[in-house]
Amino acid sequence: MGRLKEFDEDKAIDGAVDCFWARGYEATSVRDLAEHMGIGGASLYNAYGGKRALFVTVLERYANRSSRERIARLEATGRPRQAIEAFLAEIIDRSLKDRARKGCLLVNSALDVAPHDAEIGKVVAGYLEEIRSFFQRCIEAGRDAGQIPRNIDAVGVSAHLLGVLLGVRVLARTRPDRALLESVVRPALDLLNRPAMPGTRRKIATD
Amino acid sequence: MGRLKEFDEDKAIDGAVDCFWARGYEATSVRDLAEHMGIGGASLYNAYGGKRALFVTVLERYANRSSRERIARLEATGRPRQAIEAFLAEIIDRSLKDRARKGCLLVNSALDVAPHDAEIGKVVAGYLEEIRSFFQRCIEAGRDAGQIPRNIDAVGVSAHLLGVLLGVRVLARTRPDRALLESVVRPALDLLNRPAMPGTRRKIATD
DNA sequence: ACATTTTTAGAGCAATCGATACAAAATACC
DNA sequence: GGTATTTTGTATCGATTGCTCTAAAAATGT
Repeated sequence: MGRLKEFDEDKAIDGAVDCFWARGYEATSVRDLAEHMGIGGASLYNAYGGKRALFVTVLERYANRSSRERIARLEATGRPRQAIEAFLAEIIDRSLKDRARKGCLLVNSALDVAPHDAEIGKVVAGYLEEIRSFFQRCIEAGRDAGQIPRNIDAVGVSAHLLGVLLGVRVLARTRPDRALLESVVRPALDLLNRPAMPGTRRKIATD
Repeated sequence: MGRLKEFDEDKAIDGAVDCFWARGYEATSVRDLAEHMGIGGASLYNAYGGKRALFVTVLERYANRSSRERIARLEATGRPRQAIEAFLAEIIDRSLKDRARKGCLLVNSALDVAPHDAEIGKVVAGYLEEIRSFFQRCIEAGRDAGQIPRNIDAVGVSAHLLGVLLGVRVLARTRPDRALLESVVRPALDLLNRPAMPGTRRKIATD
């Protein structure tokens, strides 16, 4: 029943992602959105409800296409420790290739809109938690595979890795320098290669 | 000479800090600013030039009152490793007490306005570099004092600490949970308490 | 007292904001 | 073909944006 949609919904949402990603939520106008989505303002409100509702849709599209895709792809390799390393390496590469300085839409949203909008805040927190639990699964699998020391705390270190990841994405916005970003990450990766016994005096093997 | 200013310049700038801090650059209107500064719109433009120029002034005030104050205070204690620990602990405490979820103005600006404004980007990058170099000085001083293992790379680990710090501030915006934030920080602090390279003969610090 | 300089309040500028009203156009079902 | 339903383009709503203009008010210098 009714007239058919004339625009490509996938391309429209991708256009909306580009808009919000490049300019941020507040700075993006409905007219900007409509233009980059290839539709009129009326169609935008008819199909997506409005700016805020569209933003939630955009967040999910972004999460599916970036972090969830990466998690699924790396986890499927069956090499847990290398998956963590590759995840962080890809983020650094993405940040350095990002000439427009758009950063990560989830991180941008976590600071820009999440604190002022409880619902969006929960959505963003959920996506970040997915990344942390990916790290946790990798650590646990790596322990079982003998790749990662048994005595490291999977929950705690996964939070550490998430924090380091977020730090990289923030720092890259003002200082996209490979040496700097790799320095941020390196100690976290070293942690996975050698035992950590905080507060315990331990002997070091001599060579 | 002409007519004297009738408003308190310090209170006015503090009001502007509160505005930009709570709402972000774009979402803060000149009328909001003027109201919270206790002045009229004309006085704002007369005294500070406009919204953007005022924001640069606000950034400097914020940096002086928060990170620079903290760096000076902790560095003056003469206990480098504890200074690093206290810095991160204070950030966690601040993040948890921050009911309004304002976060850190410098971090917010690094994502919100810095990528779209080269001058402000350099200003923000400079303030972040001040924090990193504080960490570096602490590490070097701690090494000399025997508090911190000699074989850790002061420049690299200072970047790691800055990254962890930024990660904490981002994560706290959507998930202000003490256990989570302390997990982010803990491995970085452990790094300062024990050797980083397996197979290297060295002493364990026991302070 | 007078001229000069600066600050102040208030009105108002063009532009843009998110959102909506309305009717023409396009489809499906009968 | 007729009717119902949805999408579309256009025009526009009131509100708000950053900013400026004007003129009165308040200070100093002579």
